[in-house]
Amino acid sequence: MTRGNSEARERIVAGAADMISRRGLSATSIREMAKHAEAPLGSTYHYFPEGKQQLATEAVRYTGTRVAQCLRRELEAGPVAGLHAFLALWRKIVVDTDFRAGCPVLAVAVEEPPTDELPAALTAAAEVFHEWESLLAASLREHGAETEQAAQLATLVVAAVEGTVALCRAKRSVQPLDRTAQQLQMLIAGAIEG
Amino acid sequence: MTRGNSEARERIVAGAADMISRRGLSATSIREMAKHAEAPLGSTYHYFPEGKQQLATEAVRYTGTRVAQCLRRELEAGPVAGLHAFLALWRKIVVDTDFRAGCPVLAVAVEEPPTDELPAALTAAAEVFHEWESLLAASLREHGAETEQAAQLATLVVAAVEGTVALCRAKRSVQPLDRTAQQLQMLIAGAIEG
DNA sequence: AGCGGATTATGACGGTCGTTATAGCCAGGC
DNA sequence: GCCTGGCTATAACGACCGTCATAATCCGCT
Repeated sequence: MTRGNSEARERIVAGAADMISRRGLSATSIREMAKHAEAPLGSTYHYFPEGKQQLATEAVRYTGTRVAQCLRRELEAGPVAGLHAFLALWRKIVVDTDFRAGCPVLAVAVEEPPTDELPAALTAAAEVFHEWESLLAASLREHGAETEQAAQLATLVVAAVEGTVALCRAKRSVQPLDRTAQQLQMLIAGAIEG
Repeated sequence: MTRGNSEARERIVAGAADMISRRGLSATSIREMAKHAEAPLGSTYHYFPEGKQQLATEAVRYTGTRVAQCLRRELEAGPVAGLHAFLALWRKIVVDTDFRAGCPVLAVAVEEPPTDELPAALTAAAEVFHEWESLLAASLREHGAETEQAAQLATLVVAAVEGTVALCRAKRSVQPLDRTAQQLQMLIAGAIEG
């Protein structure tokens, strides 16, 4: 893996994640990413010699890691607290951007792969989703949920929140997130007692 | 609203919905849509004089209506049957296309609107999501669910299924849909008795 | 001071984009 | 016959795309 160590590099990745979460992958050009990070175009190909594909992959992983860190931290107080943090995280993004931004991982996941082979960014998206689910499932098991039940609930939470963010963007309202939050909260609470 | 009545017109709309569900809106060009529908490029601007925006809007509404019809039909046998049909519908699309296609409504919903005004296609997406939720919620109420509970569950179902389809595409597996299906099924079944 | 590798500046390559204009086709009604 | 109006063919417009090559610049080290 080609890795420079400038701090401009991380600025580019973070900016790319932000732009992808707003416009989608193919609607975001490398020139715009560079400009958004106040970096010259040549720098992007210096830090990311494999081009747009590499940049997208790292943007997905960047977001994945940051969300996972937040999740890991908050899950120490239990699954309900973790769920609340997960919901609050996306709620803040949606509200702060006036319903313009969503999740870059989802954005990458919904673009068709070329016929021959699957792009690295898509694989990275799958790994990020898996990581988030694993964190939730582990916490659920630790609090008394059965293994299969924990896995199903974790998948439901990640999928529901991702989908709800998209609903909020379309409707330009946070009502879907509030409704989903209520239902998921009751579900999780019920799963760690019975 | 400008409306011709050729049958080639509908072919273009259906093809556009399919392509958008695979690649996303901005990655799908009008030239490709025309070619995919075996129609000349000039025809698209003849039938859809407002250009890509109009074509996207009609593609969203086309999918929305077709799914709503299926949902309405199956919901006559109750919310559980409706949920099953909804899940089966998306499962078939994902599997039949080898995880290449998803939901065009979601695809449109996750693209940033321009700063000044919001595009018609995004508004159409919001209306489609609302219609699907309304159908589910009405059926739940008819089978004994409280009004607020029905609305929350309907939102959760639509959001969870949309999100799960994206998860399936990333992971190239239907396991997420199977897990989500199990959880939603139990939830719905429980909500129409107690 | 001077060297060397990391970073940037600049410009170009072929290609595709959305959109428009214009001229041609070809059915059906007078 | 001919004309009208829906449809198509063809070409072009300026703009942007991902990517690459090359030369200039910077900066820490000896």
